Amino acid sequence: MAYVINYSAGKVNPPIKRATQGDVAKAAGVSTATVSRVINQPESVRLGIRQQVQTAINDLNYVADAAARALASKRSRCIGAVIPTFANAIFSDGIEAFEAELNQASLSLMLTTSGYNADHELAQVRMLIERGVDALMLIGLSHDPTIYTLLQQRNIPYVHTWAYRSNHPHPCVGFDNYAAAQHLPLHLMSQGHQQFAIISGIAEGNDRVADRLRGIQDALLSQGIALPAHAIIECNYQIEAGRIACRQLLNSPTPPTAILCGNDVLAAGALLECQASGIDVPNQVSIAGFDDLALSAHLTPSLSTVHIPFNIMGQKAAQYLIQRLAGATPQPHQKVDVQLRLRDSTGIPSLSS
Amino acid sequence: MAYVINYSAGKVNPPIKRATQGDVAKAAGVSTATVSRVINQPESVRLGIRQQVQTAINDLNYVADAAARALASKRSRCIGAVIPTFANAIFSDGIEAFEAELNQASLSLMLTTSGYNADHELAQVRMLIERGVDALMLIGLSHDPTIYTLLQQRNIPYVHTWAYRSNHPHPCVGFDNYAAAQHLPLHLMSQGHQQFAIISGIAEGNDRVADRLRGIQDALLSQGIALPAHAIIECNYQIEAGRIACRQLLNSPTPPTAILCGNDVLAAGALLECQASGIDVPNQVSIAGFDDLALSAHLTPSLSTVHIPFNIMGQKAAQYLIQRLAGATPQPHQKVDVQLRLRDSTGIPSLSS
DNA sequence: AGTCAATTTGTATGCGCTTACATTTATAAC
DNA sequence: GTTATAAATGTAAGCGCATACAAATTGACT
Repeated sequence: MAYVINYSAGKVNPPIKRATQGDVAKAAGVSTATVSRVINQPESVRLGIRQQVQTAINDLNYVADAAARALASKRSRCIGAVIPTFANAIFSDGIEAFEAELNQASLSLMLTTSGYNADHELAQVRMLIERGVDALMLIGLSHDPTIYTLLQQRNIPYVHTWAYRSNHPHPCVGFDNYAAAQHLPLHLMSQGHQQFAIISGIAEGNDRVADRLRGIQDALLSQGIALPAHAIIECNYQIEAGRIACRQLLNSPTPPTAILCGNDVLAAGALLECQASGIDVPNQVSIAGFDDLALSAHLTPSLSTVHIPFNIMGQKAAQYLIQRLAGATPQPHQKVDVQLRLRDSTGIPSLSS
Repeated sequence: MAYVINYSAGKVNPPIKRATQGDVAKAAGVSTATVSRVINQPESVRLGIRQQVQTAINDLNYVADAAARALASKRSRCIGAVIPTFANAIFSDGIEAFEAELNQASLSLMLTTSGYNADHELAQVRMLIERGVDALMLIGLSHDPTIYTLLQQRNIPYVHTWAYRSNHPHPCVGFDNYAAAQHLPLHLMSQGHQQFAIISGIAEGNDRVADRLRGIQDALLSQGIALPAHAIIECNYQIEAGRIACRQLLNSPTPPTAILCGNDVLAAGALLECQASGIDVPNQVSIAGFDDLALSAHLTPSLSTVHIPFNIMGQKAAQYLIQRLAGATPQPHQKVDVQLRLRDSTGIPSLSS
């Protein structure tokens, strides 16, 4: 029995020896220090020489070795980020803007996920720090304290986003989940709604969800409405979960005239459940979301929700880190403003109840 | 006018001097080479010594410097990936699985986006290569040839995914877009449909879209159905675009009894448009998607589509690269199987036409 | 032309690690 | 107990760059 061994494995293309800084220096007739300078601080090199070096760089197709640069300069030019998940497109816009802004500053993004798990997040942060990231971005405000110890020991700038609190002990660039979550309940009460229910994400260990939930509850309380426990359902950010929760709420002895959801995915689930079971939205029940995902405007009826400028937020978060790396001291607490988007899934309560 | 200068900017936490390999060596009474070995090939160090070193590592809280490791070993342990976009959750599952698998092998992911633009993609690949990634993942099969030159010059392993062709000149781990796209047209023809229309992504410069489109067309042709140009609409992967396209198709003099979409986002748009304008799906028109996004099963009616095991695909793509880096020569063409998911958005054609 | 300061360039060290090679120590065979 | 062989450890040379410092060049002004 004969095996065909591919002796060329991994050696198909004889590794071409890359030009080094020294090669460029020789070709341009200067020292390596000068080559380094035309790369890192071109203005400090006289024009003529600078051009010679540039020509040599182009001729030799020289590309600086990132590892060597990092070792010598103690800067990796990589920024780390840990998001809960790639799913749901919840983080898409924000991260895309964040990455784009980093690219502008020729910084690269190292992205990992925590799966909404604090231990896993800590592990990922550890990994990113070991990788030598120059700065770190974290979603939300509540994290394992060890993370801050690690970060501060090494003097690594970091920022929280997707949330904002003016008095938070750590820098954050985002929106006030608590306040933002109040817009829709307040609006709906002004429309005459009195029977509410909430479909929330799982608040345990998730400050954004918790803040939104508190925001809604406090808004209701401000008008004297206290929700019983059975009118609040917590579940994962999944359409399916939203459907199930909605069904359960509508089957209760005193069904709500308005369901406030902590997220558009849940609201979409609720809406689709109503659709599937022939319940008229908003005439039988109003449904409100949060996040304003791309889908939300196109559901039937279109979803009333709170629009978050995720792209601006991502951009600002990146800018914050970039400025910190440049030695500046930007405002450590930056708020982006959300916007109430009233659409067709909410209306005045029906009289029949 | 006085300015309050924050002299402590960036110096709040006096950068603690990290323990180096030498420190560990000294503490454990061994040479740095041995420390390096217990980190990189523990089995080659006798148990007693290994434990001493481990203790020293823990005591000193030692963490190896990634840049120095990369410089000395010529391995960054970073893998690069360029995806078209973060939006739409189209790439979420696949990337999440890809990243998870890399993590298993203590490799980090460096993720960037191309915005569906070939030039931008090339630029991103350049950046990733300069960053020193050990391997690269690219979406789809058609890319700027320069990319391959760069990759092969430096002998960097790479893999394509989200697509598969048995005879493709480059390694690919994915599914056959052409074949997969034929399932639904064939099914619908077997149900008696004869009037078709297509809502496709923009095929120009996108092999996956082009393959799906050809697949659908060829499937129809196999039963003698040739679609006129006006029955094929190309647009961006956006719900809004799907809605507009759907409206246009249904308003044509000879409206289709079935609309085949190149993607679930477009199909969702089409479905929602029908919903919004009171058109009965599937009785007046059948709508078919592709991708089986999380949303699709929950639309009303639920969307008939083609399920792609994105997680398995992402995992396999990562495994391919991991094996290549380990010096192995894995199968360069790996196919994952798709699955037809017949749901409620398709049915037999109405007789009224 | 001569002096001094400002600017530009070169020299040479070392960032913290891996690894080829030399040396030592353990293991096996006799 | 030798000797031959294998396994474990140490030695020391860089990896390719940035940068402190020294040296050389330039320019302004007498």
